[in-house]
Amino acid sequence: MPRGDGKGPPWWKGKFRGCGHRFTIPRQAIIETLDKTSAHLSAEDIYLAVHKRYPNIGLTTVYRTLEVLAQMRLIFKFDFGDGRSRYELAHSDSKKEHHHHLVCTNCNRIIDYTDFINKEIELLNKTEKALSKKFNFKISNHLIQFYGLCEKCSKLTARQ
Amino acid sequence: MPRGDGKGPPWWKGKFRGCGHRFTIPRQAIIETLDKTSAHLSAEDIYLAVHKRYPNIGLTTVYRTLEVLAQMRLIFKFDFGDGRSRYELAHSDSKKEHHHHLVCTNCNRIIDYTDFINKEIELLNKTEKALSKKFNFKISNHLIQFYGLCEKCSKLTARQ
DNA sequence: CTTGATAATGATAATCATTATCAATAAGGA
DNA sequence: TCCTTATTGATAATGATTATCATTATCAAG
Ligand SMILES: [Mn+2]
Ligand SMILES: [Mn+2]
Ligand SMILES: [Zn+2]
Ligand SMILES: [Zn+2]
Repeated sequence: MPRGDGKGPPWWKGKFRGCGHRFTIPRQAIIETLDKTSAHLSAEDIYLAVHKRYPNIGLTTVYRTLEVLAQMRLIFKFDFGDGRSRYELAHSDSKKEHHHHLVCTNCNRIIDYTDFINKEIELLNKTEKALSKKFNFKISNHLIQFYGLCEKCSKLTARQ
Repeated sequence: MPRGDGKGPPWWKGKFRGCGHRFTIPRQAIIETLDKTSAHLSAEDIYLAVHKRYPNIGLTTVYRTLEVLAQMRLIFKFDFGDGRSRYELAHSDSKKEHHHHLVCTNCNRIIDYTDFINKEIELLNKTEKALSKKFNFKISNHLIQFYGLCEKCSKLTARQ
């Protein structure tokens, strides 16, 4: 499993070519940005990050690339309720594991959690199988989020 | 439990007053619209429905009322990925039960399901409790959605 | 290593859902 | 009934995302 070992093409180049897409500087830069962080970046966040090294890459290209990446299933697109979409590498063979999210409805902090993921996944698989059969629905993905107040915000709220 | 039995104020009037809000025709009309359907209406859908009986109620009022209703937890607000928010009565004491959603990523059909809800809820409760403790996070709500292709769309896709 | 077809880009304008303004109206306690 | 003020609605503004279109760059073929 080839990873960024300093030389040679990055592992995702093959992915691109395999899907009939060209591999370009902007796409490379955008994936690298997502790969370097564990945050949940918006299109503009990515644009600004990429802009530091490549000031001529446009926001439009960021949006278009994100769409391609999502359709290739290399990234996930989330709506956490703050009015803009946020993106996260689906990581394939990187260090990140599949996880779900806690979303603070006050400050919009996002917490990744992997605890209990195994039991969740187990139940999800059963549920997916049964739902697929019952509704003739081909499930390809799921979304689980918990909403509430993060530690900081619940303290603030209590203080009022 | 007072319901729409033809006379007397509807059950939600008290809810409104109890939260310090006035009870108005637009708010009444908007809740009634949501109560009459099992669909997942957008703000504009609601505006158009309400507009038939009350042509002078504006879209702005619909948005504002939906915000109040959501904050009162009388409705849920969803993002199914079609670029507009969709709303659903939280049902309190009506016929609808708590349910989760299947979302067709091709035609945007939404399927409510209640199957396995019990096992899901059971696991969710455990998970919520453990996550609350671990992250000091006050969980007040959860979101579960499965994405994929509905029966019709998977047939169409296969045919291509 | 060129070349050429065309996928990809980027500057710009357009879209469209949602919000902000603000004067006019109406709910409901006194 | 009266008065305070929450609510409304017409309108403009906002802001994220998408469409256009001329220009550029990728990469398969020669
Ligand atoms: Mn995450
Ligand atoms: Mn539903
Ligand atoms: Zn918070
Ligand atoms: Zn479908």
